[in-house]
Amino acid sequence: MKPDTASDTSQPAQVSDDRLRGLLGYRLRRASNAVQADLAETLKPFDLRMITYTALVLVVDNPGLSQSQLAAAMDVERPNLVVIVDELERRELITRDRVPTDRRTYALNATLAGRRLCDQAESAVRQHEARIFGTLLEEERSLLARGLLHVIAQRTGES
Amino acid sequence: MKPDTASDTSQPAQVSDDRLRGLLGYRLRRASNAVQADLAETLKPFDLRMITYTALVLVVDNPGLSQSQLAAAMDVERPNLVVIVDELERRELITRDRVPTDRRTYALNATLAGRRLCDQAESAVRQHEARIFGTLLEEERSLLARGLLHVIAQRTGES
DNA sequence: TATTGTTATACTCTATAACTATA
DNA sequence: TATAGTTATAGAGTATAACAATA
Repeated sequence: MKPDTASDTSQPAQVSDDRLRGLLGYRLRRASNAVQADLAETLKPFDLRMITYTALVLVVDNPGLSQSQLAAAMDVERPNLVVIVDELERRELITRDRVPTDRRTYALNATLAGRRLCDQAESAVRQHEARIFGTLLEEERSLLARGLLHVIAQRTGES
Repeated sequence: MKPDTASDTSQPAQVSDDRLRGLLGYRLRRASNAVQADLAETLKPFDLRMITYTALVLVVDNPGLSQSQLAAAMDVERPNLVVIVDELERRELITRDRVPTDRRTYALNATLAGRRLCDQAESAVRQHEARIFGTLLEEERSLLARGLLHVIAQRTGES
């Protein structure tokens, strides 16, 4: 199909994305991608991905929680959580313990190695956050945090 | 492997994610996910995904740009852009025009239908942005925008 | 019947190597 | 030789259906 105006076959010297830049959602996504990329690098030395780090933190902070509870907290489908828990268990960072009162569920608990790795990773993550957000003034940071919370609240029950 | 403390086999009544909530990056990701989910719903009636909408906007605003330029602007690998351009071309929203001076490259141009769809979608996207960010005060919104820009700048050349 | 964990599967998004045709 | 577009492919991440064991 021919375009409905004269075809422009000369390439622009500079591509303009002004219209997209005007969207706060676009800026939000770019900022989120930037932070996630930096976080991924931060966690790499610990052989953790963002999703395995999140799972490990939640198990450390909530000893005995079930896979269903963990999946709900992470907003991940149960089948997808299985491989994550498999990996953490294989690395002996957490254990799957049978619950005597309900033999369907596993109680997840962090091992000493798991808690240690979690501590080390958290220290690196704090440095990562300081690197990215530390150059903002305290007030700017808290306004950013409030603004983000507001956005999350607009869409209830979103991950 | 046995955990290194007494195993807790009682499930917590409430799962705490306080430690993750304390991270600005975590909040940023949740906010971004929430906005993207809402944007996806917003674009669905136009049969556009976020990535096809982005491509369409850039072609409309930069007539004649090449696929390489578009890929660079979107921070998408060239091979992955092919299917996006294929789809927009098949739907006769854009055209691939041969460039006489360099027969390797295609100049991308929006059709009238493409520009019309882009206009309609933009109107819906503006409403979506108003729905999510409109309840913030003007000053809060601009502080959020500045904070996000700052974050993006910390990681140069990030999508 | 309903729930927990699991398997299998599929679909999207993304990343890389290698090809073709042009320059 | 280098570049634009393409093909094939592989890896994440995510979603659904269906099953076994248990309640």
